[in-house]
Amino acid sequence: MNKQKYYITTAIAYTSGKPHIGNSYEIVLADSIARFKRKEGYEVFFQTGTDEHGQKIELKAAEAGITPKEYVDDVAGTIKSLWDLMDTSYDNFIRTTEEKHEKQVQKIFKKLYDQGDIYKGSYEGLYCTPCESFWTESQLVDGKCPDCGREVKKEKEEAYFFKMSKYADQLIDYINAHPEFIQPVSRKNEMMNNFLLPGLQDLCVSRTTFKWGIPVDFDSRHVVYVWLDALTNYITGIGYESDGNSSDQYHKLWPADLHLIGKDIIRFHTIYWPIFLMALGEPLPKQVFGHPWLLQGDGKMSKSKGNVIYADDLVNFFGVDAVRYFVLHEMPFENDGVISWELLVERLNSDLANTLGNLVNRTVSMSNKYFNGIVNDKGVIEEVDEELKAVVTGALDKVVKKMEENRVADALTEIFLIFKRSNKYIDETEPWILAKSEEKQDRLATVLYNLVESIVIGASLLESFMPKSSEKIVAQLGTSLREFSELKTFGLFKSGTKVTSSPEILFARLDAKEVIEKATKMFESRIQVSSDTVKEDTLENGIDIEEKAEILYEDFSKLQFQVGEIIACEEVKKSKKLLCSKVRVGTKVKQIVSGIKANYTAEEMVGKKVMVLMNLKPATLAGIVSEGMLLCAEDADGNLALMIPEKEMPAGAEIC
RNA sequence: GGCGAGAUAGCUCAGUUGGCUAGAGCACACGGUUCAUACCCGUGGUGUCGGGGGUUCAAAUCCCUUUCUCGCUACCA
Repeated sequence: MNKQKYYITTAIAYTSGKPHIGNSYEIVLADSIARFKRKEGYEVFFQTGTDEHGQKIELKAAEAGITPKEYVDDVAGTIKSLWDLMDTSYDNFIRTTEEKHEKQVQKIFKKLYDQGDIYKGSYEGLYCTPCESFWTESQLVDGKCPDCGREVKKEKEEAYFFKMSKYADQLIDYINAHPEFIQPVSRKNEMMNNFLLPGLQDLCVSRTTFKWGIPVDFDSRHVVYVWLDALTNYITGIGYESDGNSSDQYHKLWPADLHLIGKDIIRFHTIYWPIFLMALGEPLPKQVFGHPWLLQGDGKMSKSKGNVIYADDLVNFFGVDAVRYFVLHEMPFENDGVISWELLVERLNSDLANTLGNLVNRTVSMSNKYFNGIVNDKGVIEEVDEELKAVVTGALDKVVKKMEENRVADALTEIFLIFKRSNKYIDETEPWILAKSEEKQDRLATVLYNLVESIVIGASLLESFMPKSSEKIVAQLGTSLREFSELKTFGLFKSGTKVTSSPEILFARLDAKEVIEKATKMFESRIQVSSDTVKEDTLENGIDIEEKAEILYEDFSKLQFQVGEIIACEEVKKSKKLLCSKVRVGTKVKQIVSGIKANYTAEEMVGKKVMVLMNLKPATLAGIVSEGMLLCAEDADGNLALMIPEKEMPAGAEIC
């Protein structure tokens, strides 16, 4: 019988640094789904990997004094070992620096170029230097940049573009015809309303500003820019050949059944990726699931604070399966989940130690105590047994149903109902009382048999989520994990089997206070380490921006900067980000609109002396005329800080 | 500003096409039990189902309105 295939992928991880726990969640989720599908009888292919090109990597490698290749080899190794530590069962770990991938990306690029889907930007030649953007004729407003309203120049920096608009209607039809394509569904509307319906802009697919990428083979000054390189891993990793000679594996696996990604890159996977595939004449993936994030409850993770949690830290504290359980259980379906040391300890103690671990332990202990560890079904059935059996044998269908919707957290809850019901069953049957009377020995044996059988079925269901622990549980019971086909029949445990005589604690209870103290110490030691390694620290905290072309002094001297005093400021009603200020410069007063509402209130603006660009052509923002620009510094998170003179200066003083 | 999602027990959330006294888990309290990892089992909520209005025999569930939160997006000169 031919097994049905199931091709699942995660996003490939960017090799700019070690991923924190929020980024390690995805691989565990994907692994659970992959393992579950295997147990359901699918022939699963599970691919993950690393995205290794780009300017950021080029810069980091230069800082570290090594080649980009050396840099990504190191980080890719770290990522792979983290994935292995998390016990994930991927079938292929693709790296975008692999020769096979690079070659194929070049061929794909050429093919799309040859068929006219990719064109050279300078061909249109409309570049807005301040906006660093290329535009097509149709995008221009009155022949000028639609963003800033300034003149666009011909023949600036050249770049290759992909004609997205050509396939937009086709994609809209596909998305409407396949409601399951974008998950969760709420994301579908965002994509439609924000991008597809207003009209797609062409996508820049090459760069000349850095070298660390896949060269465009027919135009060596260009490297392929991120998405065409990264997204295609899903097909190059399984043997796609753009010339039509794709491997058997490719023909078998493609289209993918599930792309599991973070919600931040949904746009690229549900718009650009399908359009690339349409252009290549390949079928589209069946489903793209954008999962929410796992966030740290007490403030943002930050390397300078030293409180970044990595998967291996958690594994050291709690063990692999406890961490897997936590991230899978705590992750709701649509909203972001929260991770904290308290919550971790709570889940571990309550679910894993109390409910599951203790159940196995007490069952094994009683078997040893009353029957020297031999488990026998003596067939003395009572009415109370029925409900237990119903819960246990009915679990598979319920779990399968949850998994069909990718509701992993709910699936786990269903499985744990088996263990909870088993604990209740012990109370109902009171084995310690049965043990006291000679004539109840067979009933006692049956009760313990029922418990063991329930645990084996529960552990078998749990295998996809907590593989190691499931193995440990059934090992203690002297048996092995079962196939799904054997989970609806109660009583397959072989009578006469002996359970372990020395049960090991599966999950030890932890004290939240102690854990937090230990974690705090760990973080403190990291801060010291990071101040020692100044280089690393600078790398993390410094910001590099794309370098602009060199200018002449005469270019600079065209700009008129002066100190301005803000004499009045109010919010722009129609906008979320804009403040409108009246700025006195010398004897003149200018009205300037700025996007700084997130960082400054209108009240606190008044009285500040700031740096003003005076001779910028006035523009209308949200219906209000702005006659200049307030200068700010901006960090990586988009926080702004006004530029203020370091000594007291009169309004109107020139900045030069 | 545009589009969308949400507001239910102290906390995290379920509530299918409107239908019996609105549920689960955690936490807390009390009771039971002792096989077990001080564990397990049971019991315990007068919750304005964000506010207001409407449709209906009946609304957490449908409609209108209002407040707040969040997501995507635009404006960030």
